Amino acid sequence: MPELPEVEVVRRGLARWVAGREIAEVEVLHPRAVRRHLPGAREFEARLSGRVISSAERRGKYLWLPVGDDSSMIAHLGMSGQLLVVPPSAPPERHLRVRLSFADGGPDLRFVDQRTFGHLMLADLVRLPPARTVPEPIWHIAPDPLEELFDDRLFARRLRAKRTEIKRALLDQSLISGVGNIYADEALWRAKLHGTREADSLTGSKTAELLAAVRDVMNEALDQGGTSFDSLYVNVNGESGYFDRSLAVYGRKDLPCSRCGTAVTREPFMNRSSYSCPRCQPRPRVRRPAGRL
DNA sequence: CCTACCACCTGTAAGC
DNA sequence: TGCTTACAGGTGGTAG
Repeated sequence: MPELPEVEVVRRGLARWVAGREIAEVEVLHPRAVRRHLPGAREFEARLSGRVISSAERRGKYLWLPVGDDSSMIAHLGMSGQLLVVPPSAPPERHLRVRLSFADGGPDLRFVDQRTFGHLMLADLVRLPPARTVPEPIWHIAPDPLEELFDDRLFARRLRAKRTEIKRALLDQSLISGVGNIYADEALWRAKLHGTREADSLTGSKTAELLAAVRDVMNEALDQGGTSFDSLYVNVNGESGYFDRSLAVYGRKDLPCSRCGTAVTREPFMNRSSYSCPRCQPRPRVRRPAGRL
């Protein structure tokens, strides 16, 4: 579901509404929500109670709330997860999985997740060079393109070393984080690249153009409060963003490309879809078989 | 080592 | 109306 812009919208809400508050009580209502927290649900509840949330952090699609010492609560929204700030008196949501109440008696923080692909867990922070502290379970996630320390040249080098298609590479969270199916398609359209183009066939300048397109589309989406097609993708107050109105190709099968008017096509991709303009983003010639010089 | 693919879930919409 | 199928914003584990 939510990609970097939607997750960042949630992070901002958490920074505003829960940072600085002391957790009173934690209730895990569905075991799958904390399945990656190996010590178990009861330990998760006990260890968070009484802790003070100091801030709200994000890398790519991962969020975390540092709580005292060197640990933090990690949250990943998966395909349908929501973190909502609601009054304690509000009736339980249909897919409420975890509820955190606060010592100040103010609004709860609730983790609601229809498909249960999302999860929460507690983990220790590790210091990674150069100068970024992230929770240990997500050390393998690459910096995201809106982070200060994202290394454009390193990204270009690693991207062009890959023996795979460009869209697969964009979705590889250990290469560049935060990009999902929507923004991959939108960035490829902006850069006039077909997703099946081999990553190692891109020139340095085309790589830079693609990275700029990723940043542009994400920043524009952020300005609109993110993308939501339905009530599944919302900020902490349950409100949807408006970027779906600005999408050029994603979800626009048979509608005209806003650049050339050609009908957008949809192709199956990994049990999902890829959308592109057949004229602006011509499918590359089939590549020579690998190996053999 | 690297890349490709599927399982993990619930809900909605479309097709018959 | 009801049944079946396709599809939905992600990713960890594992087969090759």
